Amino acid sequence: MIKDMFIRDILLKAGELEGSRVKVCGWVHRIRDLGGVKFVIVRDRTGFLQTVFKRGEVPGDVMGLADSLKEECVVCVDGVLRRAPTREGFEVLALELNVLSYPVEPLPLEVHSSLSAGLSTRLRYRWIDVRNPKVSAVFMVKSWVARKFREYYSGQGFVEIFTPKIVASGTESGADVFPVLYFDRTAYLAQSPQFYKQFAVIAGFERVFEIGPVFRAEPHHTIRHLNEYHSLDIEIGFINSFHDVMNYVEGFFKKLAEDSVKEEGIKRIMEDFNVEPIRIPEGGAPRIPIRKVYEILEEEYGKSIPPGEDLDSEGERLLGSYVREKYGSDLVFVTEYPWKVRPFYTMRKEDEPNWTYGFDLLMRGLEVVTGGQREHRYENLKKNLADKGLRYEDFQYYLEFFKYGAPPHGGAGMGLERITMQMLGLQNIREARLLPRDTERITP
RNA sequence: GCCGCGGUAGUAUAGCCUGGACCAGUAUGCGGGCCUGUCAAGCCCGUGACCCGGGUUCAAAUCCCGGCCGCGGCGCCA
Repeated sequence: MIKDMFIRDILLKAGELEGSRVKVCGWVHRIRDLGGVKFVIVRDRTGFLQTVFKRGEVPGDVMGLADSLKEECVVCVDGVLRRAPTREGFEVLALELNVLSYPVEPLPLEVHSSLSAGLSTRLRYRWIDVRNPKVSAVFMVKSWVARKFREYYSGQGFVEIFTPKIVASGTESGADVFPVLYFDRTAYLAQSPQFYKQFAVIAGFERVFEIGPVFRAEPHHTIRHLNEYHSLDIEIGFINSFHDVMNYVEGFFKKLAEDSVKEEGIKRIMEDFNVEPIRIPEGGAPRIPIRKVYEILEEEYGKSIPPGEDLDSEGERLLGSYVREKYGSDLVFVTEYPWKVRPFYTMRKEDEPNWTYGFDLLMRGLEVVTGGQREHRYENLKKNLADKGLRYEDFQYYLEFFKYGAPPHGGAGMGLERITMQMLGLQNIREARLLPRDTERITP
């Protein structure tokens, strides 16, 4: 390896490394050239470290090479670590300089101020944009959320599964899908792992989770939709009711809330983004049947939503601020969704078939999770399908899963980018995606 | 898909409403110069732009039409 230490590791060990030789490898962030002395701030994923080139203290040819540096050169600076009145408290007095790469033309974005560029320009030059620590921090948090998800559910006896993203059936929940040419047939990109996680429960794994991409062919123009995003999916067998599913979802969010104030790195990023820790009340997030939500919106805000309809985004925002004030909660489960707006595999209430055991979880006024209890009884599934006007033949392979022993089960899908966005208060979901795919954008 | 707003140097913006003094201002970047402790380093010089096409007018960055692109609202959803 050319590089042996991240900048943060050098700084963490600075006490013992002081006075000895260290090697700083990374990108040239800033150059402050005072003539006889030149300050070159080197940046890597973990931080900044100032290197100093001083005429008289560094060999002449090294000084000459230092004169050729530009921002975003890739360098390794070898020198002596010493205390200095910099932000880090230390600097490296350079003795050797290795320039690994020069920009071949002026940069289209300045890393230190890339956030002031338009999002479209930033995404066009995303690999430069993300060098800005405030931008990469989003992906550190996203990576952390995914890791917590994996850790939490693994710890609860869930098995991680990996299901196909090229699928045969066109649609399952009404979302539009992308067709792909599959040899001489048309296949589709999966809009969710729904059928296959149920498959895995029925196949005897009982509790499963998956982190994988999903694809939605909706031509939306909003700050909260992507045509490709990552879904955190769980599916659980042997549940008593959809409250068991909500308990498992809530457990994960509690873990996020607790660990995000315990773990220094994430805590610092959230402070840097000027966002509050996630608030969940002692007794858990409120669970409010949607029919009650209609009443709340009507009484508190004079907003009427016809019973049996889904909440619109304004309704979600209003409910978000309502539960924040009333319950001190950033999360709220909206339960018992109307059958009309839920997919055919959702279990309906026994006594009220127009309502279901389906729920959504809103985080700070935005839907981040959808879940529910699934219909596991073969005959009921066939009936549900018919009630939705769907054709048995189109779902035959799926229905067969339920013929030979299927436990009561339920699950949920969580939007990784939406959770990241709501945790950090991002203005646009594209910021939570390294390379967003939207209606217009398929490069880089 | 429907609707609204926008497009000025590499980047970010001023100017547009009320056409002329704008061969387009500012910051940053870039090129050159000075400077041995900067930390948004500073100072001096230079460089570089009105999305495309058509129209109105003596005169268009500015007004009108079309196209392309960008941003957002709604719907749908995570």
